[in-house]
Parts: sequence; structure tokens; C-alpha cells
Amino acid sequence: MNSTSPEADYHNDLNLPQRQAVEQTEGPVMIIAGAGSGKTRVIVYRISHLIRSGIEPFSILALTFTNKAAREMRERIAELAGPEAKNLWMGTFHSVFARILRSEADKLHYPRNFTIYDTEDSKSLIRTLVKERNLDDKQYTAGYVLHRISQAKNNLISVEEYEQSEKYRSEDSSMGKGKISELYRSYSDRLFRSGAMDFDDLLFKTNVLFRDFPEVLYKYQNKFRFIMVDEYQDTNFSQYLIVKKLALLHENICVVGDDAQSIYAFRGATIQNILNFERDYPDVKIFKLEENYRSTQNIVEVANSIIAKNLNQLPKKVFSTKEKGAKIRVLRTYSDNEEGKRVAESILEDKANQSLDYKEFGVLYRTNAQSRSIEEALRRQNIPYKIFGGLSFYQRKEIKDLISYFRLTINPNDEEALKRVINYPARGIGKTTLDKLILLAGENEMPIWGILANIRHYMAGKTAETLDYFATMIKSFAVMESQANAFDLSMHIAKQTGLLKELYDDKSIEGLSRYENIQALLNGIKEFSDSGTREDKSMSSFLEEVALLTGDEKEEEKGTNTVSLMTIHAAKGLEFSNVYVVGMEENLFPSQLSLNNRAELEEERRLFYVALTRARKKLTLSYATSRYKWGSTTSCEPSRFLDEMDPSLLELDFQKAPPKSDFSFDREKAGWENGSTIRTGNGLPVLKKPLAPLVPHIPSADFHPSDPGLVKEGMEIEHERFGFGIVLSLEGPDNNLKATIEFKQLGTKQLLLKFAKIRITP
DNA sequence: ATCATTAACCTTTTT
DNA sequence: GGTTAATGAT
Repeated sequence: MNSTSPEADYHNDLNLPQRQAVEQTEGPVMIIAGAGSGKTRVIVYRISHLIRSGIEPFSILALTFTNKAAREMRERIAELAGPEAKNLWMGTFHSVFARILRSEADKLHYPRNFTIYDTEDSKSLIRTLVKERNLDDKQYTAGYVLHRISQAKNNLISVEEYEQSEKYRSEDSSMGKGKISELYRSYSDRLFRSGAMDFDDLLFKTNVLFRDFPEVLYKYQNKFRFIMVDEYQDTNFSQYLIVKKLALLHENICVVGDDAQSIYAFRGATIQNILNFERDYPDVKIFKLEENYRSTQNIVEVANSIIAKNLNQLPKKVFSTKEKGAKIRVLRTYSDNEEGKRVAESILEDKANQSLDYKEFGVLYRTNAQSRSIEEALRRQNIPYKIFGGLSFYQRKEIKDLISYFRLTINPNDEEALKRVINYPARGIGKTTLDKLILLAGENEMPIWGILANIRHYMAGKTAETLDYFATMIKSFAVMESQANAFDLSMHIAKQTGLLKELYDDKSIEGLSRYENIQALLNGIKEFSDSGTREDKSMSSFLEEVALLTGDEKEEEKGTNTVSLMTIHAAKGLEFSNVYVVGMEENLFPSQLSLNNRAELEEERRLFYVALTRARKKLTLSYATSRYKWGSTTSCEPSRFLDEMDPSLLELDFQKAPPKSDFSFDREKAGWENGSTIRTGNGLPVLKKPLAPLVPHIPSADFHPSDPGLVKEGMEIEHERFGFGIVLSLEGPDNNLKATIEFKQLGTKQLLLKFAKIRITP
């Protein structure tokens, strides 16, 4: 600990409102923090300040939205306030309350080592239930049913309340989905029977715990004398109530948020929580951080001009005192692949001109599917990149398979895990047998494992023998679990079950990578088991840690110098010197699904705001006029968001028609190429639908290409596929002439004569 | 019971 | 385009 006064080192680092927010440690505080206004810095200093003024770290609860944010803040606090920061209660809502639920599990009649179901497990369970009931799986898609149940849980509607709620029931039946309440009930029953909780349960059951066991609530109220919540605009009702209850005793509650960056309403987050805060705590002190330290003035202004279109927002004026900076560049390309190519070229250019590292670049997109074309372009130019998000390591099939064995070892009632591995690797337990087991379980009102563990009581013969062998194997793992560390056990399981051999024998390319992934998982477990700081090295402790990890947060290779590719959601809280926001097209961004109501469109706009404010210096937006989507090419219109930006801050860079070399004829494409354009407010053309479908050109019978060298301006020519036209101009070096040709059918195109199959017509 | 072929869905966004 | 669940053949 250093001897200077706690104030000394931060006074110079903070502006007035930041400092006030740091020093106001008592009572309810709300910090409205504009993008790039040093929000994290304030939280870090505030907690350090608390610790250095003698508050015990384990009486401070700090809730974040992602594991990454928690880890980074903890590290920064440790730098300022010393190693004691390790003892902070800091983590995501889900991880902190999962921990509390484990230690209080018996009160809710859950096993202490309950399993946490991820979204896939939940969906699979719902599919099973829908099938069991012979319901139409088109009407009751797993995704929708789960969404509905999740909505209910996030608003703390129990099964009973749901069944009795006029509102929910009529909403469901009006959509022809009247059985959802029934599904909600059996879903909850089955989770309970499996000793499992889904993500929403971690918050829901915490509320139940605090409601039904006042002494437990009191314990934690006392424990957490200071509470901080980051990204408060992204909390839902369930989270709101947990925080409210915990803070009731001391009322030392500080929430930090920015309504303009609320982008999780789709999963139940509500801005109401910010508004409620003033109502709940009339003596709240509110601090507004409005100076943006991250971005140039142009970037901040363009972001402001966007967010101003939203009706729902708290008044604030974010400003920057940095340089004016470059204008925002808007790229138009004719295809998604071309978009990737342009982005890649631009990165190389900027890297050289501004002498930047690759890690200063971020490419952001609305959906993960868009990463593909960007990825390919970067690879082609040998630009190192890293994709964040997407299929996380722990969601890969082979990883889930092995982990399912682990889960089953810890909690044999975990039915999703059981179904996954009971016949993988194949051991002769097929669908018929599994159905029989499920039936027996239902009849005897016990988990499947209850039958399996004593299978001889229920069955005889060959099948029973196979099942018994499987059950005995799992039991032997469970015995080993209590003695061995996570690594030894995992290795034993991987070998014993035959899973390792199964993957080793698969010599296909995918098989090889699956085997490597398993190796990577085992290595990860080895690190876990070897770690000096951890006291509990058991498998169950490993699973607890892993269950709530998403993305590749496992290991952030700090030293790597790569371009980052990620969704805008994943980019929240990050910044890059140069940012590319790609796919600025209607129906993609804003997403088609958001166009129906104002609230969702405003959420998309906030998402765009988040994207814009990630950039420090240079911002490039791009869109393609056609894009590969669902297996075929579709034409696209520029996003309305482009129209909403102040045109004086933009610099347009529009690519001309595609060169012939990678242009394959397609009726639709040819059609829109020719389509007339209308000018919109800031000069961005909006492409209209073709006036009439075009028929591919059929070359003249005697068609053979002429020597490119003979082509001159003003000549009439025939193109193999584009038909007849006139050469308007020629440019470029003699050996690589580029011709601008006006075709009768297709309008003006630029073609490289080297590649174009052109005949000079007499 | 298992493998191979076919159909269907997909693309929001995350703990 | 790609994966994954549902069908059909052996």
C-alpha cells in the first residue's frame, strides 16, 4: 500500500463530475455516463477509493454484464488498491448469484451441485416436451416457447401466476399457442427433476430465495455494505429487484449507465430501471459524465445526430474537445465480397499511412453471419484477424459431448447431458431403449437416472446389461470425482468412454479439428488443476467456472496483434482507433425484425450509436448493393441510418459497377444495375426495383472476341453477355485498359479489356 | 440399431 | 450457405 493520500493520485486524472461521483460513496448514486466518458475509470477509482478508505473488499458487491468487464476492472482495481482487490465480490449477475444459490441450494431443495443449462439444453428440453405432448412443433418452436418462458421469469411471473394471468393466457391463445403455460409448468418441473437451472432461473430463484427466506436476505444485506451496478440500462426487472432488496439496509447503492446504449431490451432489459431509480431513492445524487475522451468531434457529432432521432432518452449533451478529425467515410460496394475486399485494402492503407498496429482496427457487424466475407477478404490479404463471439468454444459439439460426461458425473439427474452421451460413442442404446427409459421414469415419477442406476429392477436381458454397464461406468466416475483432481478425472473419462479414441480415429479434416479441440479442453483443465491459487481443484468446481463462460473469454491473448471482428453487441465497452461498420443496409441494420415497432427500431438506432462511438479517430461505414443471403444473391438498399446522419460530416466513396471478371450474369443483378436511382437527403442513391426483367444476351452466331488493342473510344461493340453498346472512354496503361461502355440494355459499366469478351461490330 | 440421404431452418443480438 | 433434425434403407 502506498503512503500518499488516496486522493492524491486520482485528482489529476478526473474531471469534476467524475471526481464527485468517486467521492460520493455513501447513499444512492446514479451516474449517467455518455459514451467514452470514462465510465470504467470512475468505477475503478470509486471502488479503489472505498478500499483505501478502509472498507473491506468482501463487503463490496460490484455487478457487471460480462465476465470480461469484471475481470478487467478487478485487475485495474488491484493496480490501484493492492492485491486485496481479489476479495471483491465482482462478477456478472449470473455468476455472483449462481455462487450464492449454490451455498443456499438446500433451502430451495436443489442439490448444491445443480447444473446450469445453457440455451441449447433448454431448447432441447422444450423440443422433447413439445413432442411428448404431440403439439405442432411449427406452432411451438423451441426458440419461441423459451423466449416466452424467459420473458415470464424475467418479470418474476411464476408458473402459477402465469397460469392464472389473464394477460399471458389470452396473448398466447390469440396466437394459437394456448399450451405455453402448460409447457412452462412441465419445463420447470423437468428442470427441477434434473437438478438444473437455466440462465433466467439464476436470477428468478435468487428472488425466490430472498422473498421466502428473510434471514438469508438479511445476511447478504449485511454483507454487502456497498453495491455497484455497471451497465444499469441493461438490467431487467428480475435483476432490478435483487439489487433493490440487497441495498435496502445500507442504501449505499451506485448504478452506472447510459440510456443511449441500452441494447438488450430484447432480452428483457428495461430503461424503466433507470427511471425507477429516481423514484425509489428520492435523495439520489445524480452525476452526468458528458465529456467524451475517446473520439474526435466529428465522430461524437455524427453519433449525437443519430441518437437525437430517438424519442425515448434522457437529456444530455455529449461533447468532445479533441480535434475535429476526419469525416466519416461511407463506402458503397456492389457485393458483400467486394465490401470485404475494400475493408481489407483500407486497413492495409491506413496501417501504412497512420503507422497503426492491426489491433487498432475493429470491424463491426450486426449479425455473426456477416463475418464470413470479411474473414475471407482479410485472409486473402494476409491480414491477421480474430473473430470474437460466434460459436463459442464451449458450444462446439465435441466439447459439449465431453462436458456432458462431466456434468453427468457431478449430477446424474442432468437429463440433457444424459441424452447426449448415453449412446455416444455408440454403445447400442438406441431410440427405442431410451424411450422405454423415459416411459419408466415417467411412470415411477423419478429421474431417468433413478431407473438407470437400478436397471435390473426394471429390465432384464441384453439391453439391461448394456444399460447397467453404462450406469456402472458413470458411478465409477462419481467415485473418482471425490478423490481426483479435475484433470485426472477428465482424462480418465475421455479415455474410458471411448470418446477420445472415437475422435482420434476420425481422420477427416473436421475430425482432426474436433480432436484438437478436445485436446485444448483437456489442456485447459490441466491448467485449472495445476493453478497454484485455487484451492478446490475438483471437477465440480471446474464446471461451476465454465458453465457461465461464453465466447472465448477463457484466455485473452494480450500480446496478439490482430484486427478484431465482432458483432456490435460484443463490441460494447471496447474502442478502436479505426472502426469499420459493415453491412449498413435496410433489413440487415436495422434488422428486418425490428421494423415493426418504434421501440425496436429505436433499439437498433442505439445499437448504431454504440457502433459509431467505438471509434477514436476514423470511422468507415460500408454497404453493399447486393449480398449473398440464405444461399442466393439479394439486392439491398442502403440503411436508413445513413440518411439520418448529418451529410456535412460524411465523405462518400462509391464504387462503380463490378468489373467483368467476377461478374456472373444474373437476371436480378442486371435488373437493378439498370434501375433508376433517386437521390435522398444526403445524396445517397436509393436503388429502385428494375422496371422490367431483362433477358440474358445471346451472342451473335459469329461471335468471337476482337483484339483488345483495337478497341477505341466511340466504337460500337458487342459483349458476349452484356449485349450491344458504345465505348465512352478508355483509361489506364495500354496493357491494362479499362473501358467505360454504355450498354443498351444494362447501362454504363466499366470493364477491363484484358478480360472482357468484346467484339467490335462493323 | 445404424448409417446415409433428405428436408428444414436459419440470421439478430448474450448470460 | 451451412448445419442439424427427420426420414428411409440396410
